[in-house]
Amino acid sequence: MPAKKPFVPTTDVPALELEHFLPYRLSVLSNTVSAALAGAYARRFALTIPQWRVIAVLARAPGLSAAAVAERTAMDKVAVSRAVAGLMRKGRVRRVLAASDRRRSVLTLTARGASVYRQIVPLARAYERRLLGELGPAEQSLFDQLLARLQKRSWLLGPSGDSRV
Amino acid sequence: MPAKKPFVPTTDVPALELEHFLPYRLSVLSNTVSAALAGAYARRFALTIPQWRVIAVLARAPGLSAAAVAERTAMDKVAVSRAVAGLMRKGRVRRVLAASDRRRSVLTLTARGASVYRQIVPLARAYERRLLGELGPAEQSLFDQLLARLQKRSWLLGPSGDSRV
DNA sequence: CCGGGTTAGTTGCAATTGCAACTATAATCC
DNA sequence: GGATTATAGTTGCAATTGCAACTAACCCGG
Repeated sequence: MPAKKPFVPTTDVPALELEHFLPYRLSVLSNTVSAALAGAYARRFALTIPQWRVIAVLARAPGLSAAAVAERTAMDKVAVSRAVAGLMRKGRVRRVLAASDRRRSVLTLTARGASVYRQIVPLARAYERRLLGELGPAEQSLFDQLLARLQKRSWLLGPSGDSRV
Repeated sequence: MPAKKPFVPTTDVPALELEHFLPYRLSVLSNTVSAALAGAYARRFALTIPQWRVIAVLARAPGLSAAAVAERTAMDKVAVSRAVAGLMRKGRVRRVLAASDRRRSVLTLTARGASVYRQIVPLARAYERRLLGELGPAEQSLFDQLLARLQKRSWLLGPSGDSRV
């Protein structure tokens, strides 16, 4: 949306417009996308986003521990714990304790969990395809690459304010 | 070794790897960035993200109603209501009722609110600069443009099924 | 094997959020 | 004008989340 006849300088600091501020834009896009996607599977399968992530990871890498799932999904261990608890209640994930270390869970999808995965993947892919349909193939791979670099950088900048670079 | 049949990706559903799934990546990046940024100002100014957004918008466009703020920040009206309440409590935002329509608020920053804005903007910009420092100038503007197009598209795709907008 | 330190995972509690119901004001239609 | 409908914003409640404390199991030096 075009601003009005702006520059009502409440300040001598160069104005910061939210619409052009990257963190804000990432947040808006991510929320829009997540909401749309969740709408596609939450109702149908009674799945939360954390639960879907756990399923997606376990489908590809059966036998992970909860901590390993947390690492791969960028979720906090509490979130994983609760997602797994919910999935077990519904018979979508099975947990056994590792023989060599009885603190550690060994998580796998049940047949029902795998079935949910198989049903959702096409929906997820279709959404992604429609979204990326906005961009041409070259643009897609470029965007992909730029995103990866920003991700890496954001990780280096770290959660604790400034320092590091 | 479990004698069970290991779940092998199976039935012709092409595997979906979270690491390459756009919605997931957007979410991770957005969360990392927001957390880093919040760390930079939340502690120093006791400001939540919604509150910061309200301030940022009002600095540029004083006199907006709560609904207008909600629209510009992509926040829900309840979030705006609570952010404004918190900001008023701290004397950072002032509200009067519109003469022509006494349901509508007219929101402006107080001197203290404007001061907070002036202090945060450089921090926010610095973070953004360091993040985007990962990319060259041409890449930055390209990324900017691609992001805008994806945002537009995600908006069009909307939350599937029932909802607003 | 005993104690200090570490890691895996769960639970309790407080803060955040989202939704729906509610109040108050304004606009519209007959 | 009076009833009906719509809009701005707030509040209550329930569900989600995040943090920290906790339990349980392992590890290592003596």
